[in-house]
Amino acid sequence: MADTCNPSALQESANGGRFQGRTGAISTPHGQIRTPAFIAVGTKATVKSVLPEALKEIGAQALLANAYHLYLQPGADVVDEAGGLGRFMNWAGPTFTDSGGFQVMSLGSGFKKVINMDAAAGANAGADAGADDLVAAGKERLAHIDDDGVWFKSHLNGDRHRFTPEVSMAVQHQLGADIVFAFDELTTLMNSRAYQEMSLERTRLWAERCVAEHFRLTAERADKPYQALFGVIQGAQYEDLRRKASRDLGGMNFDGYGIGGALEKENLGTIVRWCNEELPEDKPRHLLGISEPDDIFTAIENGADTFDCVSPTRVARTSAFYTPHGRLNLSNARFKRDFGPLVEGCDCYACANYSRAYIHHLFRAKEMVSATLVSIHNERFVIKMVDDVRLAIEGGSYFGFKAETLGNYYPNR
RNA sequence: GGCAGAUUACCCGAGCGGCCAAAGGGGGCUGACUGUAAAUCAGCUGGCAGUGCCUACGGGGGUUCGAAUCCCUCAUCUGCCA
Repeated sequence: MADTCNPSALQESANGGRFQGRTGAISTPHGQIRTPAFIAVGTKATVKSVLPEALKEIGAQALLANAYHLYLQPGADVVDEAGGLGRFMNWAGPTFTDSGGFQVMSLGSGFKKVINMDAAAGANAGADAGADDLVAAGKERLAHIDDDGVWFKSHLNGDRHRFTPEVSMAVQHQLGADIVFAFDELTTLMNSRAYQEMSLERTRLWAERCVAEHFRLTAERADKPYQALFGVIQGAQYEDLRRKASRDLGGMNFDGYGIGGALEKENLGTIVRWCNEELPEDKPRHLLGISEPDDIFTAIENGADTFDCVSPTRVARTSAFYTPHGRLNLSNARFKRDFGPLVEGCDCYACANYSRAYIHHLFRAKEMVSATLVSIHNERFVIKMVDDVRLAIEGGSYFGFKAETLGNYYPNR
């Protein structure tokens, strides 16, 4: 990935607007999150292959799970009965849940790889972009969206389910995370401008319904800890749409905001800035789904407070590990006799106790602990980087720290 | 001792006169993964080299314009009968 990046991207984010990086804290019933912060993803109430104790040890401040997945399995009522997400999964700190909006897109257009994007965009002026690709690939759509909500087919067993803003709120109240997200529609780069406008209006109306239902449920479940509701800003790559969405939702009674959408790397910073220039300054902003080092800096200096991403654990499971000098693939033959730690000087459990050669062997032997050790390391790497950014902002050394960190990480840019 | 059947690239395994440097797995090598249908997916995998050459289907020898494929022989293994 590093070698395909446009070198000008870094320049642009630095010069694209005034520095909006900030530090702060988000208070929740389960503790405070010092921002900027990276939120580890544990979709199904577990950060894949990593125990909560290990997450705590590496400085994870909060975890983000997914309403759709937990609704299907084991069922939001089960989590509710267990005492809420945190208690269920043995995580005492703050928690987030995503609304299931992302799954509308991922299950609906089967987007794994957007194959044949041009053809889809051309042949399909908007309404259902992606469907043709699915048919061509012989795949079934698992989600169908309408103005009121979404019909899902469970990816687990094919059962039909209905998600609406109200259902998502009900599910997320049962899950009981400290911060929950409004139910939104995430469009893709294949959608036409006309579709983006239509979708954005749908997401706006859904946001209103989410707020209303959230307040109703909050009153109804007054014995439960307070849950904060974040609205999600869409609008794809269009400045007017992003600004409009931010103003619209900014005027609603949300506790914070998520910035969503399938963002292109090149304009990520610009888009985040558009949104944050319109959003209320005193409320937290969460950028959904990013964790590459350059993206982290870009997001923070354009005003994002928190982010989450599956990447650190996902790539760990297939043997990629982060180093200050870029991402490496530990299953490469050259690590077979490399008895040093993943990263010299790293304070994580994996680096303190194991060698590259050993973990390389675990991957070759398909031993499960390989994923655990590298996931711990990768999570620690990203968490620490964001923590260091926070310290740099507070210490007034942000730009120097950024230049050094990214210069090391992307030496070929 | 007799009869029958095997022997294919790193491994397993298809092919049974030309379209075979040889299907398909595994393994190996490399790459991709950004609100997790992901412990997943993709490419490459005899050697040199510009549609060519060399080395390869247990060893050796034949038949044929041409053989991994047919014949002879040797070796090893597997059944069955003594």
